[in-house]
Amino acid sequence: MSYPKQIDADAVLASGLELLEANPFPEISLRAVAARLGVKAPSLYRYFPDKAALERAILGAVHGLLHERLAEAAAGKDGEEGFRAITLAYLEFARERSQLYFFLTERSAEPDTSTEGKELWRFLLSWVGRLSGDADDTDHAVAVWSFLHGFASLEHAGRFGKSGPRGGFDRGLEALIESMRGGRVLADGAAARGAVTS
Amino acid sequence: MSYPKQIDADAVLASGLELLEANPFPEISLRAVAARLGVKAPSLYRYFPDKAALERAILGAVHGLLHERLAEAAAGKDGEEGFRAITLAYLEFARERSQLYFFLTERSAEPDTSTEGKELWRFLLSWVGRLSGDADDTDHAVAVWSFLHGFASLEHAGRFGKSGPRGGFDRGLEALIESMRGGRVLADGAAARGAVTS
DNA sequence: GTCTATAAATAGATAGAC
DNA sequence: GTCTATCTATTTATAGAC
Repeated sequence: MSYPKQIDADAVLASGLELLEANPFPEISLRAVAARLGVKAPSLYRYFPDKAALERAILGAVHGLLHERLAEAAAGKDGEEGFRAITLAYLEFARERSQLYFFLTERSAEPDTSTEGKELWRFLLSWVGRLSGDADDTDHAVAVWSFLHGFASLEHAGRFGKSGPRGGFDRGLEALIESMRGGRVLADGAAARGAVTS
Repeated sequence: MSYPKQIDADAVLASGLELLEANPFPEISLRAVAARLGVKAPSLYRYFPDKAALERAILGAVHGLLHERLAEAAAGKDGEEGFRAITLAYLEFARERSQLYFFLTERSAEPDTSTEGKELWRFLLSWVGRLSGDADDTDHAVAVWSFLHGFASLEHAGRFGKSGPRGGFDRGLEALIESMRGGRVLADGAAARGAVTS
């Protein structure tokens, strides 16, 4: 009786992602990942040294999936139209693949050093730059990201109550877009940046 | 040998909160809660029917602590000054008592039906109303809450990278305040007033 | 390369003694 | 009211057979 090769690292990673989506909580167990592949848990150690390593791989993969989704949504669109499409796609991703999405922030044992994460950040930064006119507008990118993630997170946790968020998403988005566009009009000077403090 | 009463429901709840704060993850175990009280795990079942019931109680208690903190921060202040103080206090609470805070969204098995949670929502709504002039401005309240929670959550997860969030918090806050003040009086110097994240 | 068997730890929950 | 003892279930991880 022999034991032919049945899996590889990619298959393990894919199985981990599937398991994550199928579960109500952003957690995986090696036993369940293995079972999904038709093998036993110890076999996984051939491909990932421990559970944390698999989780890191999942973290990077989810960043990649989200990035892909956002890029598709913005394809062929101009500045503001593309930006709005991105925010909508972000929210949709967090809703439709919530277990995957919230693994990014809720189960990350480490602060994420994946290249996919960095690429996603640069992607967001570039689209913010198209509206604000500042190619490295970290402040607005952080503000937008915080708003998007916060809304998705509170909605997912059922914190908006029975009446729901109503127009809260649009409200916040418009406020941020207006702030970004305002920066462009006043751009060139330090006007928009620290008018009163200077 | 007798077994005199050593604990009550309040003590169990308090122990749960302490354990939460002492732990790196928003989780508790009944064994650990009991150990902290100097009793054994089965004793807890006299006061809470199961673990989920204790978690619900903790959820309400954390809402109460956060509300208390925000109310203190706003005490004696007027509309905009009070609102800014509240946002700062919210962020500080999430930072200083992060295990408690993130239990609210990350570990909640249920969507929160606590009276403390409802009161906190009404509190936020009332302060938003003072700026926007609409006593029931759900949209702006949702937008503000999303932004605050999102920023705190991303920061906690270490997602802002090495360069940090810079002025992202102030940026988003100013954008939202400006939107709330809306058609009303021009926010003279509203931009860049609080160096909150520094 | 995968398997069985097992170690070592943790967890929630219950029965019945005291 | 708290205890000991136990049940059931879960987990990560390793050793060594095949």
